[in-house]
Amino acid sequence: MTTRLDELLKAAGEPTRLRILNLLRMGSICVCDLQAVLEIPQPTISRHLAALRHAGLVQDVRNGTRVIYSLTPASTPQLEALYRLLDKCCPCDEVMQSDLARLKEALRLGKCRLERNNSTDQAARSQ
Amino acid sequence: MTTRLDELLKAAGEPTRLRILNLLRMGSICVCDLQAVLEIPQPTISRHLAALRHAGLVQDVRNGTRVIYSLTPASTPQLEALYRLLDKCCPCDEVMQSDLARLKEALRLGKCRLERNNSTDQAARSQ
DNA sequence: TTTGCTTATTCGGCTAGGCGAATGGATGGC
DNA sequence: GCCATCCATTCGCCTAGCCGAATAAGCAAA
Repeated sequence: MTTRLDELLKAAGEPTRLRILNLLRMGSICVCDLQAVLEIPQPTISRHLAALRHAGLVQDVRNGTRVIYSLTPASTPQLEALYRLLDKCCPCDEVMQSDLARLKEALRLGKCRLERNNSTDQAARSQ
Repeated sequence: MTTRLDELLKAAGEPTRLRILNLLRMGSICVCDLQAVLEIPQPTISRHLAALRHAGLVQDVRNGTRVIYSLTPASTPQLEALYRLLDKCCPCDEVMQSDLARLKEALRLGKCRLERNNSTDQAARSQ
């Protein structure tokens, strides 16, 4: 875990990891659901999640056989600023928007489960 | 030049490039002055400036034998958000603060020259 | 044109980081 | 115990990226 700005930006400065962060802005999601939405091999997802965790951007909780990931609460100015950047920039990205669309469709079909996280999501931040 | 978020963050996610961006928040600075303040070899500075320029983060103007670099105006949501992140995070970084101290000392001694840039500096953004 | 100052690029070597495939490990149901 | 599911890690390979040293290129003054 680090709070250094360059490490944070480097961790976030990768396409797949940005897509993961974008999805986690909606709430807590387990690895297999991330895999289903992103349509990317599971080891790749796990590797990127490990990188994000190492940078202090995400945290995980075990729930039975699943591991649920979520954005870490914005406990530092760096994290808070980065989340605000994501709030502003993610809606501009077509790939991320289609990821969100697939996530919502999967939720609608009951194919995956999402737990809202009041401490890190965008809605809590903008009010 | 790109406006993709991951490219922006990757370009900014490097210690030396962050130090350069931090200095350029004060205004336009030429390469040799950056070199003097950062105490880093000139080819290294030029390489990182090229990376920042390729990412659309800085622009350059030739003035005689010198090339003056500055932050590009915040013309996109991505750039604007990144500049706000720097506004918030740079003051928390000890290395960047000591860079600023060395810059101010060099300015005081007349060892380098800085041209304020109203369109990209922090003062213009926070008012 | 020659000289000096400033900046950019190239080259070689090294490290970091990405991926696919396979494996290992943990958990829960039967 | 046995099996199925979910997740993490390792291995090998390849590419990208950083650096130091050297060189090239642009510009101005003499």
